[in-house]
Amino acid sequence: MASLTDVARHAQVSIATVSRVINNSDKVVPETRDLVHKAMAELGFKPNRVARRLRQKGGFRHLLGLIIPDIQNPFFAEMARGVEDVAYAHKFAVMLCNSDEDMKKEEFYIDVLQSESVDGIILPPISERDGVVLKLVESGVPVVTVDRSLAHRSMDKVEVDNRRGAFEAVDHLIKLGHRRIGLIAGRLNVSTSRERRLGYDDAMAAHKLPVASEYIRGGDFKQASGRAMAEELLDLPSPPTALFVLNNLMTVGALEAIHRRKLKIPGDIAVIGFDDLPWAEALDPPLTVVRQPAYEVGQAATELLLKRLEDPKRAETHLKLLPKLVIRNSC
Amino acid sequence: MASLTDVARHAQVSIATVSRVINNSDKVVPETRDLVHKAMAELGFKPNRVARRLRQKGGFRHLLGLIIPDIQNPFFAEMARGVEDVAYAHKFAVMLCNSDEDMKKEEFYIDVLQSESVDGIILPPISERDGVVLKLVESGVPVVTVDRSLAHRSMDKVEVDNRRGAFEAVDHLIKLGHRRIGLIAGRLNVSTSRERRLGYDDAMAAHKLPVASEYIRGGDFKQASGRAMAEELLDLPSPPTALFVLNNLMTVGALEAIHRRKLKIPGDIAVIGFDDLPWAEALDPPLTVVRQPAYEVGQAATELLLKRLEDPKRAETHLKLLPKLVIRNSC
DNA sequence: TTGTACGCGTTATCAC
DNA sequence: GTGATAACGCGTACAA
Repeated sequence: MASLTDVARHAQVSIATVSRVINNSDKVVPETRDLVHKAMAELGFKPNRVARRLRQKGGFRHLLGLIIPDIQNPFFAEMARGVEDVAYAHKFAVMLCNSDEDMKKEEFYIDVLQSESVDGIILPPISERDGVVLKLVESGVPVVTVDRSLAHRSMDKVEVDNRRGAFEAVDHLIKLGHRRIGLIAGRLNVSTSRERRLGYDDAMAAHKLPVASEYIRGGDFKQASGRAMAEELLDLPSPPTALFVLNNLMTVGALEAIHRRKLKIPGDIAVIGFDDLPWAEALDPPLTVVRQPAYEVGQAATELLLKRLEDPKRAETHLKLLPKLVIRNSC
Repeated sequence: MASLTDVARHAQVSIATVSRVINNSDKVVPETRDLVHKAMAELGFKPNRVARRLRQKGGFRHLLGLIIPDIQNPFFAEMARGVEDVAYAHKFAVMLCNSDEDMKKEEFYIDVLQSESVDGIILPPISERDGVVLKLVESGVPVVTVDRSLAHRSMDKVEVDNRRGAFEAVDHLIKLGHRRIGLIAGRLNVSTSRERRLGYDDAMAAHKLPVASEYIRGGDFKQASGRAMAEELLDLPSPPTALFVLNNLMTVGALEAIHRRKLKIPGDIAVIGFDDLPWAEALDPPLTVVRQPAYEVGQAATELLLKRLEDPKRAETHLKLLPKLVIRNSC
């Protein structure tokens, strides 16, 4: 791999000049400039990003970090695409890591990203009071939280109006005549889960309906727990007539439980899931969902981060995107 | 951020000693060792991976590159998890990139990974004669191809026995009595697509059935094309009684087309898809698929790459994992 | 066992 | 406009 020195020698100029050409400094006369370009082409020179990051003080390192809990979750996958596309458009690379909802892994990757001197990090904290993330923010690294947010700490963030999304879903179910509405929630120490839960309560209260705790179950955002919780609910002496499931993977699990019992949707049990799915239309019946603009969340977060890098002093931005109730045939 | 020098000063030793402690060289007496550890803890020292990679010639940089066509494709997402888990277990970080089946993007990311001096790269080439990947391999960077492979170039690779998987699926359909079997293929310049197509031909030949080209359509691995191709096939004067779709996303598209026409599965049309889906059980009817061991592919590839780093001279390994026909109720 | 000094490929700060 | 040269943080041959 040819280095700056090689190019300089080959072009009969100093390494400083070559460096200037790379960073298109204007302080270089067109002729030498072309000379250097020619040399670079002939040697197949590629600037070494590692050496560059090591030396560079100001300026961009053109590297972003993204830590998501689960790459296999379509919501996060879509969000990651949003991040990646914006980053790519600005010639930034992104290091994508999987925390697996595990603080140890999250800490490992945060360490890695910091010591890779990324320009900034985008992540959904594992919990509302995620100490690892808090420490990261305090350390001065530009951070944008996405989807979930941190309690008691203000920073750039992009969220979805979870409370409203949940309200609309439950409101819709109630208007359809449902009174016993099962709720399969996620971990309550995560902001999204807590807010969606509030939306459920709001809707029940708006219709002066009591919230029965036996209809509320807490899962862990994964498929297996959705299935288990759905089974618990369906086993109740007076089972719910509708299910509202607070994320996509758990919805899939709930669907499995329902099919296994040969229950008809929506006849025997109505279902609304939080998060849209690329294959929601391919389900029978097509699934009614609260659609989150996942791609846009990723895009917005990246744009926010890029702006923050551009101007570290700029005011904090809190974005709250709107979810949308997409009514199909499962309720 | 504290550096080696800071730690050395704080612990009253030389930077060489600190470096030895970090790399747990045995040539350091326990007392100084503890001294250094204490200093590191007090200063919150984290070794700088960038400087480390720049300096290190032999040895590992503990960074792998992974380029996949589409992170939103569950197959690649699962594979990525396999890669990530093995890497994490060995304390390697992974730079995950999306090529989007686009050679320009692939080239950009290969450049990035190379100039990040990753230890090695795992990727499915965009086509069988992917010049960018070929050049990468020639340059000496350890590469393992996964899923798809490169023509005319031998290297470490992990594949799935696509031909056999396709054979079993079509054989199954034929034994069920189907004669007009529609095939929705992917790009034919991709090894997997070509091999699956061969498996189709094999099965037809084994049963002395003619292959009618009107039943064969070429898509691009994406949902929209699966839907479009399915519609073309269903519009035929004598439409197929069964559909074999050569990847997951296209299968979803085909399902949409079928539902839109209110056709019954498997009564009106039987369906088998290549690639399992996490929600195949949640479909109605549950989808029969050729399941690829995606996670294991990722694992195996990473282990192969790690071994290659360990011993650059070792013989090339070609792994071919077995797919499995998972019969559910769509045929 | 420990310390000194050099170099990895680049950017930045000087001179000229 | 261009060229030396000193960093950046670390690993390591070599000296002590």
